[in-house]
Amino acid sequence: MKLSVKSDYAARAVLELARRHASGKAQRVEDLAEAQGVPANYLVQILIELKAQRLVKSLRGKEGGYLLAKMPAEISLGDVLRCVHGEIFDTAALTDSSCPLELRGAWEKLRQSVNITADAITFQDLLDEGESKEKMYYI
Amino acid sequence: MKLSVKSDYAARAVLELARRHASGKAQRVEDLAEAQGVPANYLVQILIELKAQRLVKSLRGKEGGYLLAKMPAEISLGDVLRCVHGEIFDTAALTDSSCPLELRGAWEKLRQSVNITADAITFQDLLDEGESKEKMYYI
DNA sequence: CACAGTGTGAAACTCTCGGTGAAGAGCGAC
DNA sequence: GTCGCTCTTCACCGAGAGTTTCACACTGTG
Repeated sequence: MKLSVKSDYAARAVLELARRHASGKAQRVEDLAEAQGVPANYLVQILIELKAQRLVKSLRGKEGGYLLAKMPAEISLGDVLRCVHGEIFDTAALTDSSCPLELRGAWEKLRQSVNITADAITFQDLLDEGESKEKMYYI
Repeated sequence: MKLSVKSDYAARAVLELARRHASGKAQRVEDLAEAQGVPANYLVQILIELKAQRLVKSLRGKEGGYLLAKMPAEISLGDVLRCVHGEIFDTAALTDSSCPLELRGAWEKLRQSVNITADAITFQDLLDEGESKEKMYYI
């Protein structure tokens, strides 16, 4: 059960946008990509998906780029993950009639567990955590 | 984030062994495969991995086959999942230094969440659940 | 119009997963 | 011993998904 790098990239991009959210300015794909070490051309595709789900918005032309469409506190990790794939936790077994019912129930429990955990983490949380870690560094 | 069919197959096989555990007899790969709708040649590879981790044991020759190495109550879904892959929840991000610390923390939380949930489900639980569902059917 | 940016689709590339096949090795029956 | 049954091991293959890159169209600004 492995998380795709795409998911990771998406989360990094949103986190970077959250960090720069206060500036109010649109951020260029190129800059976001460089800041997070993500291939720019790939990031574009991810951002388009994020935009389709209204997690971010974009501006064209000069001074164009990407912005968060909501406050960091209103975007959860679950939102981002569900955006790049459909369900966060996916398995053929859940729709496979040859899979025993009780086992399907178990997969369902795992799914719920992941969903609940991912939905509980907002990007505001991550921002706060990042800042407190920064402080720790100076102690 | 998708659960491999291999994991599903492994869980089905162990569940089937658990169901027949009371008989005390070794179960042939062929029978297990047919009972759970799994390609026999593929199931062999999975069983060998399960054996390497001492979740099942095997007997050769006539009357040979596979048996659980422990009681169903002593085998958790987490044990089986960790057996076929290494960690249940895996991602390159966790060892990628270019991934922000706070984000890695978030992935770690997801991992823990999955581990805890999977470890809490034993195959005895699944057996019990299966039986109670059977009863329900006759009401 | 020219420029700086996003939007979109497709090609190429890698890699893992799911599955197959066959030869080898232990065990029991005759 | 030898034969049949079963697990054991290994090599391999095809398909599909995930990742990346590229080229080009589109859109707003000055």
